[in-house]
Amino acid sequence: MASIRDVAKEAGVSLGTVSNAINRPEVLAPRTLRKVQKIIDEMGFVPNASARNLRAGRNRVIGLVVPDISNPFFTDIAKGVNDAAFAAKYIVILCNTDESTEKESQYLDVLSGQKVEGILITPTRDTNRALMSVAEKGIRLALVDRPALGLQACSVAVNDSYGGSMALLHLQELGHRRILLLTGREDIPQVADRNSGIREALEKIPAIDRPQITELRLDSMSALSAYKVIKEKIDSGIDFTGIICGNDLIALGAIRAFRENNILVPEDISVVGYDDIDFAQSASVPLTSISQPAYELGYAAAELIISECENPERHVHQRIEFQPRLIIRSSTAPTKSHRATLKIS
Amino acid sequence: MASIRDVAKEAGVSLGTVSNAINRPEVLAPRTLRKVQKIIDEMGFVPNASARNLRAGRNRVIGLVVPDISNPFFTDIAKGVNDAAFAAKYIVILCNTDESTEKESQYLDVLSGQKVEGILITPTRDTNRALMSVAEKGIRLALVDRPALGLQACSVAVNDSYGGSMALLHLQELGHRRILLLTGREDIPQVADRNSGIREALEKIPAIDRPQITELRLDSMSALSAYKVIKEKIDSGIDFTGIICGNDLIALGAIRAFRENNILVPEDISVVGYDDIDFAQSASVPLTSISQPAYELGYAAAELIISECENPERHVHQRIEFQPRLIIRSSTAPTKSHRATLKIS
DNA sequence: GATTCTCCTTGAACCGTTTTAAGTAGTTGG
DNA sequence: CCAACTACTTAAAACGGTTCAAGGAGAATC
Repeated sequence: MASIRDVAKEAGVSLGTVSNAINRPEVLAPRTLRKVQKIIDEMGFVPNASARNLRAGRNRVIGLVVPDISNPFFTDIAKGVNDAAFAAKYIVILCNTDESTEKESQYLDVLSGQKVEGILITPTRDTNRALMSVAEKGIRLALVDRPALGLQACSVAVNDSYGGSMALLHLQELGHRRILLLTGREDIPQVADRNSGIREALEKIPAIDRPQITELRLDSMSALSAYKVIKEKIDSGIDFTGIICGNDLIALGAIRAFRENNILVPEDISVVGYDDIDFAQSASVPLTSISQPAYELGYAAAELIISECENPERHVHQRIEFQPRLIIRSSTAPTKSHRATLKIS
Repeated sequence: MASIRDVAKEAGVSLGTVSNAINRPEVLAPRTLRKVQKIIDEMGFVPNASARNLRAGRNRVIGLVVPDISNPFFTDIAKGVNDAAFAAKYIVILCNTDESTEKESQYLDVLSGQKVEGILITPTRDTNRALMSVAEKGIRLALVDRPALGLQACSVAVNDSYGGSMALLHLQELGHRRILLLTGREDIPQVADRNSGIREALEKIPAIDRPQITELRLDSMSALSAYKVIKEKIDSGIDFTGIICGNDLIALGAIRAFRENNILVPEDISVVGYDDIDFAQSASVPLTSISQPAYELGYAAAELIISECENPERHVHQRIEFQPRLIIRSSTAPTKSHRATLKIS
């Protein structure tokens, strides 16, 4: 493959001139410039990015580390990141950790070896030694869907605590008094935050109207795993009228289980999802869900880190917080007793 | 940031020794090795990939170019590619083209500038000049979900023509005689292949049992766009009993439209999807669909290109073809008249 | 004690760029 | 005709590694 030297020889100029033709065309005499560019085109010369990066210390590459790219929520984030990067002529290295801290650490090492200019990450746990050490090494970092807990970094997040409370209040207002919380492992930061939002909201409700909460943790936040758990739950007897799910996939799995047992959603049981993935509205029981602007989250995070890369000295770390929104569709409804009450009043 | 020279100085050895500690630990005296490794750990030294690549002429990076990462089918492919790459210590640059040939070309240019070792691509159209020129430059290429039409490249594909015919025959056997084909633009290769598979299958059916096919093209192969089109179709009068959809998203959008108009699936209308995305089984009307092994497709493609990178001289281009499978769930059923016939016989 | 081996370690060249100081024409003014 | 500019172009020094020929220190052999 042709190098800058080959081009220089062919064009009868020095290699510095070829470099100028590529990077600072304005300093060259127009004739020289044309001559060199002609040769470059003829030879199909493309500068070697490794050499360029080595010298320049920059490479216009950012890394994106997410726990589960199969989840449409993260897919949308990835899309936002990609679009923002593309617009700024950056490139994205995608790293999928499968919610494994170990894989996360390995990827972080690889990325720091690649000397990426910045890393966007949705950490699987709040504390990851590898993440700390990356930060210490001075690699620019931005947290996606997480605040930058103690890290010198930008962050783009959604108010999870508020999202949790909205879900709870929605069901509470519909008259639900026994609610199942169907989430993932508590060490997933988002799960913890939503739960604490729910607890805080509970406190504020007068004791007489305060719902009882049962919590159920899934190993994997997938439709299938929710489906299985709900099936069991149905066998052992249902003692709730509403469910708040950790994400929409869980909600959809649960609804499927109910349906197969002729339990009607929302007539018998109300279901609230989380994320408002694209599919939520296309589902046959359109999901009530807490909407998170995933694409915007990714886009904003990428813009932040890119602006930091372009202007390191002027940059100040920022924290962008989006607000979640409650999207009411058909998977939630007043309880039977509540409907009766409404009629009377 | 620490360089190999800093480590060498700190450890009191030459820089060649540090390099050996990293790449060929077996040549070092155990004591020296331990000493150097200790310093490496202490300083958190990570070799600069650019420098390493520059020297080695390799960088263990592959590019993945897909039309729409939001589609779970491609998400699964991406996951397969990522996993295979991770296992082989490669890194993946993700490029999402939004089905735009122009973006595809731009990304291909960027990737060739990055001197990636190989590119995995699901081309949006069959002919793309940029793709040709990448191939001419000698960059290793593998086609995903497409045969390598005329290109010197490996390919991993699913038999689309067979998939199309399976969908048709399934509905035909259930007694459907008026079938709607709800697909994307004909210049999408997969769409064209499935359609031709359907036409071939039609030919083989005795004229008396041969269904009539109506074709409808969507601009975007999304749930929303299918939903809208079906809504219109319902207003203007339905003249079919079964639908074959270009993908599962389309199928789900269509089902939603039917449902809102109290048209029952599968009692009134049977719907066949395509791809068998994860969600198909969790949907409230579990989808009959043509299953494609997306993850395996991606994994196999990545393995092919990586093996070519590792062993360029020994490599021979391969074409791997997976067979699609018909997954029968609840969205298809015999037509009413067919049910009657069955009872009689 | 000199010679030969063996086992490690070192120094230097090199990968393909960018960058900057220095150099060389060609032009203008005196 | 020379000096002083101007306008380009060039040579050489990085950047941070890998690799390999050559060097050096001990141990083993004679």
